[in-house]
Amino acid sequence: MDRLETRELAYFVAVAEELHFGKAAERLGIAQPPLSRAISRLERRMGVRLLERTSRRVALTDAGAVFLGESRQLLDSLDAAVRRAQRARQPGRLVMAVRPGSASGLVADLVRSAEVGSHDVVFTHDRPAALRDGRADVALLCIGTDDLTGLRTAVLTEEAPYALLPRDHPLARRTVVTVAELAQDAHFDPECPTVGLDEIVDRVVLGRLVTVVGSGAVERIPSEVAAVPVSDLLPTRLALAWPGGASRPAVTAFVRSARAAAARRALDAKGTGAVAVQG
Amino acid sequence: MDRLETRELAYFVAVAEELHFGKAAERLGIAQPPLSRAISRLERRMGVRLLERTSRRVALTDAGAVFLGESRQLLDSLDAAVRRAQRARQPGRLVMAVRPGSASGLVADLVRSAEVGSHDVVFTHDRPAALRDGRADVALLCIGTDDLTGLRTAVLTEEAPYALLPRDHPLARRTVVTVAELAQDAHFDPECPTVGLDEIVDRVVLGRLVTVVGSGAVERIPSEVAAVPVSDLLPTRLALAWPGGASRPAVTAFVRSARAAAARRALDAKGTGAVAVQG
DNA sequence: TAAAAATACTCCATAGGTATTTTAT
DNA sequence: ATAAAATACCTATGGAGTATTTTTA
Repeated sequence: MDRLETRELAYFVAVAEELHFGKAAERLGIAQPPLSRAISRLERRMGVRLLERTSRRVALTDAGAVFLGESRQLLDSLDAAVRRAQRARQPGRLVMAVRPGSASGLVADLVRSAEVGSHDVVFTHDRPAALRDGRADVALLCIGTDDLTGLRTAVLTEEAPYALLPRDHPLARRTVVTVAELAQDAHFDPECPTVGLDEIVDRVVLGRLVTVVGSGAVERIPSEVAAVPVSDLLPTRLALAWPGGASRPAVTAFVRSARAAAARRALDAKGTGAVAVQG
Repeated sequence: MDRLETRELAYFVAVAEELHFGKAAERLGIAQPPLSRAISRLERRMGVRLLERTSRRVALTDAGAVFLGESRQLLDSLDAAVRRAQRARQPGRLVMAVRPGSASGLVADLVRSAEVGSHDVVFTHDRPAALRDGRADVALLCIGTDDLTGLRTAVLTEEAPYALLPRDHPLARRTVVTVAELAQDAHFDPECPTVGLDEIVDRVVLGRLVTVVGSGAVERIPSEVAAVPVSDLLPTRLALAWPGGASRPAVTAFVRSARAAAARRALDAKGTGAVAVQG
């Protein structure tokens, strides 16, 4: 079996999405017969039926559904690969993606810890996507909240989990709460939405959201919102993330200096803190 | 810029590895001139110089080094995608990769927790690779030791870190040790080697290795080896991992049942244990 | 000057187009 | 009866081969 070409993947994705050879061909800017042939050749070479088709209906098989997801990801990765190579012309310069409103102590420390001014910072809510599509080289994100697909991570620090509640919520005056108690509230969302902290605060104030954030965010919330420690959740781990695969030396170096900066912070803050040796 | 074809990636990888157009062409089974042309067309379309070449020397540019890593990964992912689609003909049946010698309580629980007998188990040391190359659908591995590139994970449980030392080691009779103390030993390796537990034990007994493992392994080591708690390391997190990208329903279901099984274990063992809501 | 990459040209394999047939509703 | 996929056949783009030139250590 010789190697599949990306063109074949794109053709398959188009058909799988349209579930109609004619429409798919139109979208691809080719005629229908060559598309039919391309798909059947693809199936023959893979040895798997991807689409169940009659003259009236086109449907994905189980194998086809799997291959659709894989193909989409591969095509995206291909674009990202090109963008990263293009950006690598300035080998030492990195782009770091951070969440707007998170430029508190840790981020500032990180940027300063590397050579000052040599790196760029891009602010975005979807930091994992920025890494995947090649817009950024490193990002600061939360293990457990963010989608780590295809990323490597190095844990920098841990944050205790705090529930955010409206001031007048029955649990707002507790010294500690459990997930089970929070789950009583219809607006409880254990996965903190990936929007800005300001928006999260707004939604909590309006009584439309109860969620959990790391201790780092607590000092940035207004008095209308109560932050109560959650007893039965693992601490959130804040990690530096970068795309999987072969890393540029500059990335490796940045990760190293970030770990050092985080360790220094931990010592400054608590005297002694547990530090990950390898993440 | 029209889309790059996998053939072009394969060509580039060959040249980047051989650093010699003639040798690369031979390896690819084509003549040298078409290879030269393919590479320059690739560079033209990407708008980046990947190889610095004179008639005497071929070298990777920074962009080329980045693109080499990306290309290798893409080609591997392509093979994996095909294998997964081929295996998806039996949609409900999953393959789980586990480390030999780890079929203790947790793994047994997991397999039993799903429908009995409906899943396969493959034993391998390099579990992440088994996921990436499509041999397995899910795997049980350690966050911090294993390479999580391209994988999604769900933390099932935590294990306290224990140093493995020869019985006659100066630190062997301590009740607790620190990383700094362990690092005094020339054979200390903070990243536990990815070989079988039996081999690790052998190397420790022979005085050629000092390393750290999770508490789960402690009950499986012989009396020649001392296991001492490490005070300043974060607990190892044992996680279920599966390939990133679109997951099959069977994978999602298995992850859910695995979490439930792990939570049950935690309750059985300690009465109450902290449980991750989302990983 | 010698080894190796780039050019010039030629050829053919195969992607793609047009016309038609088959099939299921 | 009709919409849509498959098949048959033809065309032409561009990938690959051979011969040659250019380049640099």
